[in-house]
Amino acid sequence: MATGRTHRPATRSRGIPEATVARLPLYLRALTALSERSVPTVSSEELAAAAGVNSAKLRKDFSYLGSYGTRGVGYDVEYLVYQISRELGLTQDWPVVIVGIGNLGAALANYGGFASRGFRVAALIDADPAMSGKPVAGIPVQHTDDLESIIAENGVSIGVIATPAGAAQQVCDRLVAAGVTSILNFAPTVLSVPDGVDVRKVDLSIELQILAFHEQRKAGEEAAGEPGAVLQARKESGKGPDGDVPAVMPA
Amino acid sequence: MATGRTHRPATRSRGIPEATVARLPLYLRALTALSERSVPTVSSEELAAAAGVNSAKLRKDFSYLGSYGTRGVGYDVEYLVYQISRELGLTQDWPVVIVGIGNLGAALANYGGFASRGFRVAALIDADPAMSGKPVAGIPVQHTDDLESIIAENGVSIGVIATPAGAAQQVCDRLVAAGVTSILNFAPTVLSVPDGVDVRKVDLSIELQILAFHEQRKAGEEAAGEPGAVLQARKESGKGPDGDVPAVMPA
DNA sequence: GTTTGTGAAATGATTCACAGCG
DNA sequence: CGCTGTGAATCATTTCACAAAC
Repeated sequence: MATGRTHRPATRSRGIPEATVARLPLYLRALTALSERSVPTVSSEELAAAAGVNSAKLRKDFSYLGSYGTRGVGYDVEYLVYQISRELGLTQDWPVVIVGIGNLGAALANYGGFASRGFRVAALIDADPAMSGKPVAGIPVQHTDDLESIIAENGVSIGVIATPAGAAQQVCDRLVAAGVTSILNFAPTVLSVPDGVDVRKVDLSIELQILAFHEQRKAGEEAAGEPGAVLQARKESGKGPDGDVPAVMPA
Repeated sequence: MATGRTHRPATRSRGIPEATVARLPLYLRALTALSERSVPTVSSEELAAAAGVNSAKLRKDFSYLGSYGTRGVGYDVEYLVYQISRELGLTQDWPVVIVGIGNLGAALANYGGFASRGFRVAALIDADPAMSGKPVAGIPVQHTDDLESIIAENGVSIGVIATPAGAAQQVCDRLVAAGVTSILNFAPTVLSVPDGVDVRKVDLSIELQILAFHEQRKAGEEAAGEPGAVLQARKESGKGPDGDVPAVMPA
């Protein structure tokens, strides 16, 4: 270990903080909704409320992209939609494969939001021969044997793993070997990947466990806690919900 | 806004950092695997590798829980499993309701990892009368009309929302009014909740968009980038994958 | 008057590096 | 010795607060 020391003065073209990147999709969603209602401009305050963050954070986030607002007025909705889309790379569309067409994989394939912005389900892959050819969400399932050629033929660089935990690492290795460089992992396992491959994970039981932790604390405080008041009022946060941070990782 | 100022000297019993809380489930999973293989002890180095973090971080994380290791030896696997489970509130079991039994809701209901540790699907709720009574994952779906009584009768404090975006806020409001104080939201919307309620969100399209951002950067660097070398080697990180941070928020 | 854009301060998280314990 | 536990240093993110732009 300790390969890359504190070095790396390079590769810093226009470093947008990871935390900011993770919020851009949120802004984009709020802006898209405004756009559909033909709202021409928004203030940082309004948009922040719609996205569930605070306005100072939003302005700072946008400042990394450039100066796209007008003082005294706000931001042009359409223009911002375009700028953020471009920044996120959504002006092109990304072919995606889903591997593991069980309950979850099928649900993902059917998920509308997939196609909505910049993503296209290029193929569904499953190891069960009985599934082969069966259409799910209108797309015929293909067999794992053909994984490499499917990736190659469709120019896929993003893969979604929805297999059981036991198969995930193996599938991941094959995806990476075939040229996939971004993986969204729904299997409850830690994937190891070579440098240059990004992995993000979505894990139901982890989320529930984090909620349970807080839930337990609430129960504890209710009983013990400060003698006097308190009952709600946890942490600050001006109003709406807030925060959120990424989980990427260059591996 | 600006209600809770910088005040709040109280309520700080034993503040475990949020980032640490988010990693405890990861450690727990790795430890459980070791436990099943009857491994008696692990070093921070080994466990860190299994959990995909670095060992300094892991030791620091554990230091917030107490001194559960033995210098020169490592950590007792069983003991740590117990301590972390207790810390996360998994020694009791949490009844959970899932609202919205479409493709995704059904997939969640069928998800094994649910029951595995501390969670129990107490009820499935859907607005479609045609679904009522139909069993999913062996549990009969109940109608939204009965939401309040279902929550009350089962003492549910954790709710999972898997409805379409349009229905999510309304469902959320009813859950909260009925006594739910932790929500896991799969609908692509920002939920607003009163103080004291935690919301975590899982959003497929946000994750994909973040991946697309990085994917685009890779493509860009390949073409432009530094004149000389570079091709892989992004960011540092000693070896394995790393990082990850939470998204809770007391609201 | 309003609202952006941003330095500077404050807070939080990670990493270093090593003393101290078994 | 080996490995934990932890202060101190570094790095990242958020928040403040206000000058500049409209």
